[in-house]
Amino acid sequence: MDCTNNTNNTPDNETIARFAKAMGHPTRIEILRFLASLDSCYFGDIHNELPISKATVSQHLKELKDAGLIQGEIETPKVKYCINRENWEKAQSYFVQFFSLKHDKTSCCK
Amino acid sequence: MDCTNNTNNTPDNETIARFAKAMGHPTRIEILRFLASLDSCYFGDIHNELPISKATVSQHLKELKDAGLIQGEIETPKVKYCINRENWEKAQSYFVQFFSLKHDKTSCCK
DNA sequence: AATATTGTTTGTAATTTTGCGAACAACAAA
DNA sequence: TTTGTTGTTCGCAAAATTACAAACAATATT
Repeated sequence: MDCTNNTNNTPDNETIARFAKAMGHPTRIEILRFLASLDSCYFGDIHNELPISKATVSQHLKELKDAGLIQGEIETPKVKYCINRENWEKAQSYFVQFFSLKHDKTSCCK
Repeated sequence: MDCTNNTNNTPDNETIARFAKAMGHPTRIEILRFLASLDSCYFGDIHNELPISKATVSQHLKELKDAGLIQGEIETPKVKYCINRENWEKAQSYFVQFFSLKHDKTSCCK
């Protein structure tokens, strides 16, 4: 699925929720951190970093790819993964904007 | 559960994933936006904004509360909800820091 | 005491997520 | 052609998520 359906900078709830959901698992956060720290990033490199089966790694990568946060490219016989920079920066701006909603008010509860 | 277990500004994967997971549903994003825009925020006000049953609203509020993003206070016979400012700002800084991991590299994939 | 108001909790059902082993696909090398 | 390497997909099971109606709890009001 494509997460680039918002061209302005006021994403709808579904858009930001989709990014957040993809980030809602420790293993996927770990994968994103790892990819953000590397230039080379084959599937095997990612799998080596994690204590889980390759099937599960592949599944997490698929979810991150579907959410648009990463992309994959076949380099036979390997598969090279990396951050999807364009969507990464979109997600970044969406989260920044979202959290800045609460910036100069006092909490209504004690 | 308490999401304030990280006092420094380098949250572990579980901490950021827990915040992200709580934000991983459109209805919960809507609730957070609504709470961030209001001073008064009783359960009924939130329920009125949403086309879902009160049981489901209550459940989403519980998840947001467990994640630490909101807090509730009983004002008999109502319940007042609001953003948990302290954790909101923690989450904000965690996400900002996380996304800034990728800031001056080119994508490794074409 | 009976009623009404405000939300939470319980019970239930359908769907999704998570994880793994095994099978599979694509290709290179022996 | 067989073998090895790299990952994906399939099939399965367990657990978690989502949503709702109904029951419940706590407190006012009549």
